[in-house]
Amino acid sequence: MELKNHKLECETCVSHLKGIFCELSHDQLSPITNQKVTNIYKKGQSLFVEGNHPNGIFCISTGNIKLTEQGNDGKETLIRIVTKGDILGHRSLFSEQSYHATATAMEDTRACFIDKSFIIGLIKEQPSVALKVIEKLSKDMGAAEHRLNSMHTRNVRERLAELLLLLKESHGVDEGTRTKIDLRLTREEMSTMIGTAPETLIRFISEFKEAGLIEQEGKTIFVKDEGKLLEWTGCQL
Amino acid sequence: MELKNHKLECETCVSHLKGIFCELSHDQLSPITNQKVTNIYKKGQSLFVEGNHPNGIFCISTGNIKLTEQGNDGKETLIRIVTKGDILGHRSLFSEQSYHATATAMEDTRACFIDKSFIIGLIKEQPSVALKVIEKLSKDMGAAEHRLNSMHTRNVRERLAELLLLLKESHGVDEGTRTKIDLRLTREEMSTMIGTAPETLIRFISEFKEAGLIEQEGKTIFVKDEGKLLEWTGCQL
DNA sequence: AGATTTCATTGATCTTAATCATGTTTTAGA
DNA sequence: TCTAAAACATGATTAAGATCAATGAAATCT
Repeated sequence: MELKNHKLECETCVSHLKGIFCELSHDQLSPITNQKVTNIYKKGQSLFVEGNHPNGIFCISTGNIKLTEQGNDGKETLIRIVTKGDILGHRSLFSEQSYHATATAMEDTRACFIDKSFIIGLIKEQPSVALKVIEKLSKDMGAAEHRLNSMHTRNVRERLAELLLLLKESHGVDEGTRTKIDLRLTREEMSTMIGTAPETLIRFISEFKEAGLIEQEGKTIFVKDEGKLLEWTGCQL
Repeated sequence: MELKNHKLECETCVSHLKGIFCELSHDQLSPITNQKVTNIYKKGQSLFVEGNHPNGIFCISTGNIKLTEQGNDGKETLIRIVTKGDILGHRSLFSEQSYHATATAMEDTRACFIDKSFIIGLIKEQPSVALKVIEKLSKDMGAAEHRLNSMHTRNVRERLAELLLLLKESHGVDEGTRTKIDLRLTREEMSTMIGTAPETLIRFISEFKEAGLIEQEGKTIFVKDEGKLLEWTGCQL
C-alpha cells in the first residue's frame, strides 16, 4: 500500500523551523535522519486508521494531511489539518491509546516515520524536544477547546467566519488585495470542520460572497475583507 | 483575596498517584515541596481569570475546580473539571499564551502553586515529569477532540448519555445497585458541558429518569443502567 | 426562622439549521 | 476526449432544540 524508500533524501521534516527538533544541532539531528523511514503517500491514501495501534510518530515533509474522526450515523469530523514540519500521531502514541482518528493525505505527500522507542528516548535525552512537544500539544489543545466553545456558543455564520480566519492564518497566501486560502477543501470537508450540513455551509458561503467578505474560484476561497470577517465572528477571537 | 499559607502541610498534590510527579523519589520530591506555595480557595473563588498571564502551574490537593471559557452573547462553556492530584494552568503556561479560560473553585479547595521557572527546570531535569505532562496533555486533548466530534455528530440526548458515562468514570462512587455522581453540578453547568440550553437538558434528564437510566436526589445524579446509557449514546464510546 | 435569591421544572412558541429534492457544474477516469 | 461520478448550488419542507414565560422548590443570607 505505502511506497517505502529508506534512501529518499528528506531533511525537510526534521530541520523545519516550527518543528519539535528545531533546537537541535546538526550532530544531534543526524541519528534521527538515520533512524527515520521516508514514505510517499498518494492523494486519498491513509497514513493510519481509527482503531489502529501506534508504533511511532509521523513527521510531515510535504503535503497536507487531514485527521478525521467518525461520529454517529456515518457523519465525521475533520479534527485537524497537518502540514509541512508538523508531527502526526503523537497524541495517540503518548497517551498509549489506539488512534482516535484517521489520517488521510489530501494530496501527494511525503512523510517520515520515527519509531516509538526512538522518539521516547529522544524526549528523555533532549529536554528541548520534550518542551517543544509539550508546547505543540498545549497550543493544539487550546485550539481544540476554543473550537468546542465556539460550537457551544456560536451559530453557523459565526463559526464559518472564524474558520475562514483560522485557515487564512495557517494556510493563507497573500496576494495584495486578497489572501488565497491554499487548500483545496471540498464543501463537505469544510462543513465537517464546523459541524454543519454541506448545504448550510454553501448557503453561508454565498452570503459571504454577496457581502464582499470573500471571493471564490472553483474550490479555492480568497479572503477579501478580514476586518468584516472578524466582526462577523461576533468576538475578538 | 486568596489566603496564602506557606507553612500548610500539603503532600497530597505532589505525591498523588495519578499526578505528574508520581515517579519521583522522596529526595526528588522535597525541593518541590519546599518551593510550592499552598493556598486555600473558598467556593466560587477564582484561581485565575481568562486573559490573565500565567506565572506557574497549580496542583490540586482537595476540591473540584471548573474551567470555563466565555463565548458569544454571555454564554459560556465548561471546558474541564479538575480534581485532586491534577495540575491546572499548564496548558496556557506551556503554550506561552494568556489563560483562555477561568478556573473557579466548585467547593472549598486547597491548591499549590509552582513557579514557572521551577516547573520548566524540573521538566528539563526529570524526563519522567516531561513524559507525564506529555501523557496528560495527550489524554486531555483526545477527550477534547472526541467531545468536538460529539458536538458535530450527535444530538443532545446522545451527548447527555455520553456526559453521564464520562462523569461516572471520573467521579462515580459505587453504591452497589447504582453509582453516585459525586459532583454537585447545577443544571446550568451541566448544560454548558454539552452545549445546550438548561431547559433542554432538564427535559432529557426527565426522560432518562422515566426510562430508568438514572435517579436523582436534589442536584445529585445516580447512574442506574450503564448498559442502556451506552446504547443511548449511539456509539461504542 | 423568615425572607430573598437562585435554581429547577414544565408548557407554549419560534428560529435555526437539517433534510429532502432537483438541476448544474466540475472533476476524474476509461 | 468523452463519459460517469462527484461535488456544487438553490429551493421547499421539516424537525430539533432555543427562547420566552410562569410556577414551585432549594439554598443562602441576615
